[in-house]
Amino acid sequence: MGRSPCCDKMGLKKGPWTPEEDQKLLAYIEEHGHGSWRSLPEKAGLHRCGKSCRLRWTNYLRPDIKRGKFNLQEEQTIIQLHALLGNRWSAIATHLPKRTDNEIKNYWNTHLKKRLVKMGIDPVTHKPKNESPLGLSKNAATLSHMAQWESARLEAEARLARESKLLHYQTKATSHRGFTHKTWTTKTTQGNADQQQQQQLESPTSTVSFSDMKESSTEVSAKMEFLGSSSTGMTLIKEPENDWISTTIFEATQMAEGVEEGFTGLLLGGDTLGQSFSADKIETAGESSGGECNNYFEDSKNYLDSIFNFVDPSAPSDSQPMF
DNA sequence: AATGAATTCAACCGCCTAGCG
DNA sequence: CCGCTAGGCGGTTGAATTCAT
Repeated sequence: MGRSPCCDKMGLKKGPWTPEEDQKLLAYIEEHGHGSWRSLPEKAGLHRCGKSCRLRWTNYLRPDIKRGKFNLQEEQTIIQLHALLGNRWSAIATHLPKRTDNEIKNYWNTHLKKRLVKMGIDPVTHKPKNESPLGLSKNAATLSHMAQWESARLEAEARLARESKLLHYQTKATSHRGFTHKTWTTKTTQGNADQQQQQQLESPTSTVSFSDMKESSTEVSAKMEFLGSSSTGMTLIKEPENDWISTTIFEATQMAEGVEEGFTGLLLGGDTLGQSFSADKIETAGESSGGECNNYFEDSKNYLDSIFNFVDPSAPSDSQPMF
C-alpha cells in the first residue's frame, strides 16, 4: 500500500493555483464531470496531480461553496458537533451546507479553539479545565455515550451521501466568483432508476429521510433499526415516517435566527455577529476569586448543558433553554 | 513608514480504507 | 483472500496578509 505515487511524478506543478489553471479545471469538469481524478489532469491539460485537482475543486472551485465569514448558527453547529464528534471535519461538514471540511477545520483551529481556551474550556474534551465543583461528570459521561451513537449515525449518513453523489451530482450554483447559476450532471452511469430521483445534495444537512434511506440502502436501513434505541434510553429516530431526531435538532439550530442567549450568547459573550469574542469576562474571572469565578463556572455548566440539549432537547436541564 | 510578530487559509503530505481484479 | 489503486480524510506547513510597535 503506502503512499500514492501520483504526486511523486516529476514535472508536476505544486503550490498556488493560477486563474488559468482554475479555468481549465472548471471548464473540464463542467464539460465532462471529474470522473477519475487520476486521469483528469492530463485530459484537462493541467500539470498537476489528480489529488491536487480534487482538492482545488472540492475546497475552492466547486460552485456550491459558500465562502466568507461564518455566521452564528454555523459557529454554534461547529462547536456542538465538535463536542460530539471531535476532529471529524468531514462529518461536521455534512451538517454545514456549502462549507468544506478544510474551511471548517481552519476556522476551528484559528478562531473557535482559541475562544474555548479563553473561556477555560478544553477544546478537545469541551469540558472546563477544572470542573470538579460542578459535578459535570455525569453529563459528560452521557454526552460521550451519545456521541458514539451520533458518530455511528453520521457515518451511515455520510456513506449514503457518498453513494448518492456517485450516482448523481446535481447542484444549483449560487453566484460564486463570477460563476453564474448552473446546473450540471456528471456522466457517471446511472443504473438504478430509483436512485435517479433528484437528490438535492446542495444541502446535505440531514435531508435524508428515513423512508428515503430505507429505499436506497438496506444496509443503512438495518443500521438505523440498530440505532433505534440505546442503552441510555435515548431515542435516535423520532417517528418511523420522520427524519432522525437529530435532524430536527439541526433544523431547529438553523431556524434559530437572532439567538442572543444560551450557548452562542455564552460563547460570543453577547457580541453581535462579526465582532470578536470579548475575553474580558473570562480574564476577570481568572484573576478574581469568589463571585466572578462562580459565574464563570456557571457559564461553563451552561455550555455543557447546551451541548447536552443539542443532542437531546428533551433531556431535563436546569439551565435556560438554548433556543 | 518600517519592521517584526501574529494570524489566516490554501495547499500539501501521508495514512487509511473501500473497491476492484 | 490478497494485492493494488484511487479517493478521502485529518494534520501540518508556509506564503500572504494583517496587526502591533
